[in-house]
Amino acid sequence: MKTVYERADIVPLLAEIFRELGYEGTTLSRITERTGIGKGSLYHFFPGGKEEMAAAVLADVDVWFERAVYEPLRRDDAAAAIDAMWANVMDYFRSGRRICLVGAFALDETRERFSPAIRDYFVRWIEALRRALVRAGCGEAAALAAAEEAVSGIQGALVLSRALDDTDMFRRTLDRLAGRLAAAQPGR
Amino acid sequence: MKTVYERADIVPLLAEIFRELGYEGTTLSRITERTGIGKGSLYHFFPGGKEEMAAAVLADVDVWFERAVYEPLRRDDAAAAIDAMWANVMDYFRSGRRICLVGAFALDETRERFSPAIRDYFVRWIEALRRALVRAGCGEAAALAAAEEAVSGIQGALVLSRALDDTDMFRRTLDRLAGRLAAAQPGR
DNA sequence: TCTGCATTGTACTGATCGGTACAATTCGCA
DNA sequence: TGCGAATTGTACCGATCAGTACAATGCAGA
Repeated sequence: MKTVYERADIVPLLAEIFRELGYEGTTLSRITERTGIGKGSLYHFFPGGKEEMAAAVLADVDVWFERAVYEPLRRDDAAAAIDAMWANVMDYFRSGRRICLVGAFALDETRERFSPAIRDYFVRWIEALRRALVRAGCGEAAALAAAEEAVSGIQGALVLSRALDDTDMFRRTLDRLAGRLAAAQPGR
Repeated sequence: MKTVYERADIVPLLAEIFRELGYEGTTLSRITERTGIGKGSLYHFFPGGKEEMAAAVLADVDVWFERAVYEPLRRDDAAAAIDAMWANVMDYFRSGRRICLVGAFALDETRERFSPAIRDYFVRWIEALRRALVRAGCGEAAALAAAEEAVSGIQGALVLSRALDDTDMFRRTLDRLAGRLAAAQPGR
């Protein structure tokens, strides 16, 4: 028996494993164990090994956020895009049961391997949100502060809701953050 | 030549290593490499190996927060203790250059090993802060929300300031969080 | 100074790590 | 159907992993 994969099918599987085990905790044998994909396939699609796998996952995450969050924030009606952002974030992180891989990589020495990608992810999120807030009538300084607060607040909610194993606290915190962002937009 | 250590001297060294490398990324050889402490000593003081070392570090962290933060929040004048908390947190996390080990452990599967300690750390922090806010005249529901927001916000600031490699953003965020907490206390 | 115990350096174990090599298999296309 | 390229399973590599064993060393109290 021989199962045939495509690279695009493997990346999301790798993403979940890196999320749960972290970069150092993810080993090739545990990947095989959880997915059934052998070393032959893994090194065929990712000749650079574990580092290339993690890079591919980060790129995939980036594509998703670009399409589902950053782009709409830049393009669509500001208030609507911001509402959609909160809904998407809530779904994407599964009410706090799923963590942010980029945030997790930022915490330990894994950051050194991927620091441009990690930085970019957050810079672009904050910048897209900031500009949406400005378009919604928010002042420049207030918009930056509100955007930073929202993005930072999401990361904190992920850490805390996981530590407390409490998805309600994730929802509560996101609701509060959404309220603050709404309050920063004049006339909402 | 033979250097003699005490257990109490080793724990803080281990703490920094676990912080930087994470639980899985911390290996005995890297501990020896960074501290000069050999396996003989490590297994003499921590017969349970790496897991016992990490547990000892978590216990040490807990003691520090209990003494420097939770206790004063429960005992001292509420407003003064809260001010002291912000100053202590800023110092302890070195303006965002040092991460929260407990928060980092909460993110990946390491949580499963230490979940009671991780949960306790945050539960007690939030509860001590909540009660201080109530003593300061804050309503029950508002006090809980404000306490959660502060503790969660600190974790988010650690993630984001590290991702952006920006200590100023840590300071800015903590200032904003402190301001929100002050606003939650009537007559400040 | 001597003795007994705490502490440490070193050498070792079996398991697992990331990574390589390559033959066998399967697939797309003619 | 048959051929060449893409894909995969398996055996293997040296390095490193956590952990063990134990003799050598240093120290505190007699």
